[in-house]
Amino acid sequence: MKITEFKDKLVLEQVADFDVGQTLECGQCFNFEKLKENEYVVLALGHLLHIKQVADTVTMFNTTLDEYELIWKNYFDLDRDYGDIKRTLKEADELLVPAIDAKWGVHILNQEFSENLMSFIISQTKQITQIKQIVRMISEKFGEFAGEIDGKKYYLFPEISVLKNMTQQDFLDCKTGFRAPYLVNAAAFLTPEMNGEYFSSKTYEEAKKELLSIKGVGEKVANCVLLFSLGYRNAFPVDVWIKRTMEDLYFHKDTRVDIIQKFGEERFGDLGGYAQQYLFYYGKSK
DNA sequence: CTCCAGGTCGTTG
DNA sequence: CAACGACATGGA
Repeated sequence: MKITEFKDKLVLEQVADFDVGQTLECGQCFNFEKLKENEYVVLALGHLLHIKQVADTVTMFNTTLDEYELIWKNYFDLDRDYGDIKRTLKEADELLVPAIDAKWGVHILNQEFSENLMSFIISQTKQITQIKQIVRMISEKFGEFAGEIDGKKYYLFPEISVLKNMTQQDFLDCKTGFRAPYLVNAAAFLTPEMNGEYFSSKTYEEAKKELLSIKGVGEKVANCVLLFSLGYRNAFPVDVWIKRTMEDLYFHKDTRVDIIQKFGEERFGDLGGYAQQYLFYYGKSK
């Protein structure tokens, strides 16, 4: 990969195994907006990014090499060899080949913990378009202004200190419905020093146990957070789509989610999170 | 109009 | 334990 810094943008050439659209649209994050084909506005980690991809060239507007090194390289997980991950998974399990080939450009993002936790509590029995609407509304009403692109204003997801001051009614006003008390619980659980580092010394089991102590966070949400913001790439969240897709591919009958989860963890091991995301996105797109 | 959405909780067999 | 309904809202 070759990186060139211009006055107002950063250009990454020969980017392998990465597609901005697939990575953002695969259902792991919600605070972004599509402008055109493979061109997006992304709000993450306290920053706003205008990003565009054509073939294997990625352009990041209004950013610098410093900000890239500090924020976006890690956020988009661009230092990791996805070619190697995909090869290993495909060799281990030929049933994954169609999913990986179809969703070849997905990267697992490294998101901010508090936003990711709140977003996936919101996600329960909601369609992705609705989750995005709710996250957007919370950001516009309670988050900080992040910048303007093409005359449109964008807002960050609220910081922990703001979330902790939000009432159940505040969350209800943002159409979160029966999840509102869960969100209040989760905000109360958060502390300002709870970033990724807070969990980095913990094992997967320890971190999961702590997340499950929040009323409103179950196995599925906990595993999403462990995977998408805490770096536990062995986490294997099982939702309705993974259930359907894996019943179809592996079980050929109605199967309980806890059995599917255990199966996924044992079959894919440290690469479980990647396998899950290829299968989820592939199964949902069919 | 009916069905269902990246679930979780409390209750009931 | 395992199964089941309630929960709030709105897209398809």
